[in-house]
Amino acid sequence: MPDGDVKKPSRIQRRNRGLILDAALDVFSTHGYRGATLDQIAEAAGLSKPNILYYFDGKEDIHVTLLNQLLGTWQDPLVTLNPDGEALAEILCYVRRKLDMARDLPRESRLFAGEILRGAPRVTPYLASDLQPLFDEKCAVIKTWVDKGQLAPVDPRHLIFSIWATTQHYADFAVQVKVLLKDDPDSHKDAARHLDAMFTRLLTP
Amino acid sequence: MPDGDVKKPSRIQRRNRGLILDAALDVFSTHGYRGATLDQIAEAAGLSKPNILYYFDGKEDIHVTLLNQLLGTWQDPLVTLNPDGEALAEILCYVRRKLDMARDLPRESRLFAGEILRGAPRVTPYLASDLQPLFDEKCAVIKTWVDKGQLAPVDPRHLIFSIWATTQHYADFAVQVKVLLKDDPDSHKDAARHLDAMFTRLLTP
DNA sequence: GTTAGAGCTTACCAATCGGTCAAAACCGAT
DNA sequence: ATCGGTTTTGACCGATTGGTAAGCTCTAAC
Repeated sequence: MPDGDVKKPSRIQRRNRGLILDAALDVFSTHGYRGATLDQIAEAAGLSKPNILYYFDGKEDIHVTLLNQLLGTWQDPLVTLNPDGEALAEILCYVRRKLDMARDLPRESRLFAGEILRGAPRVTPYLASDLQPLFDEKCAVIKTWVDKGQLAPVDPRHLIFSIWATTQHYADFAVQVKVLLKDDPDSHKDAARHLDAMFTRLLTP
Repeated sequence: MPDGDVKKPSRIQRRNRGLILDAALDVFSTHGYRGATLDQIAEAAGLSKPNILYYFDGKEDIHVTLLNQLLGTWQDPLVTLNPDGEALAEILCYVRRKLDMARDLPRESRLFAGEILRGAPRVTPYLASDLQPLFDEKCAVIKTWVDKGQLAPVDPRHLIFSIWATTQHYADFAVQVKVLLKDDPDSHKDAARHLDAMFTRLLTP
């Protein structure tokens, strides 16, 4: 058959698939894949379970759809790290973007974290084929900055890990942060200042 | 009744309870509470499912036993942070201890992370009643160090978060780290050097 | 070696899991 | 109004879940 049997989705299709994915993001990000149930997703989406299965081929289909959506946006900030920009400013901008993502997309962060936490059964291929080259490329960029004296000597690999860890911490450990900071409404701004200062001090030659 | 109806556990009791808890740590840390099954734990422990339930009151009992064991050892490095020691050395020693724990007790780290990740349903009381006071106390200690000029100005709360995040990252995201570093056998030493340099630069007045 | 109790297993249970199916309800174009 | 296709539902299925009942086996103290 000629590959053109893809109908454009109807209005209802778009709405309900969106509802399901949003509900599934809630459920998967807080219970993990095995801990989540179709009934929970159905209830969160305001639809019946068989109706969920009308729009998706099954639990796994929903999960991989969610992950595929996520992985693109997740590596985007690293992609846009500009080799031709000013070294320190580029790094600090990257930190800031990651921190804002932790605030604005905490569910996505937790979904990814939970997936890695349990051994990344479904994202290991992505890690090896997509993230790995991107990681190596940006490590090389940072290394040239260091070699040119624009940044203080630093291991690019562990620098990136530190950026990921410190920023995503505010999404993945949000409950703990919230308790220990007693719901301080300025916590995001304080965190931004702290990380800015930390990486500035680390990287200023 | 006089409170002394606690028999000392037999040799077999100690051995099998230990086997079960070790197996359960494996299973819970990689699948989360809801994702783990008693059959998995039983198989990993080399015992039958009903036999598991002979030693524990149920799935939840195993889980809380594991968490109670964990929480003590988890806050221990922070407890031993010595207010009378030399400021920077104390912090760096704390970082080093946390990093070594990430290497030596990755399952415990992932168990805790997974619990926080899903909203900490079973550890929120601990966070509020035990960790919170300890956190405030050590924040105060760091603040006095800053005030006395022994450390560069820093937000103690976010400093501690950064230490937790960067060290635990190597346990919780071990799969990703392993892929991106191509199984580099020196990764632990490199991480130690990097974190040492980072926090030294951040905190040296 | 006997025996009382600790340890263990087989068989089973109700509840919940992901998923199916046929029929009903709905919708938009005519 | 009607008709064809889309959407939705209630009833149901086999597999798996956490947990139980009852009896068998082994161990340790005498």
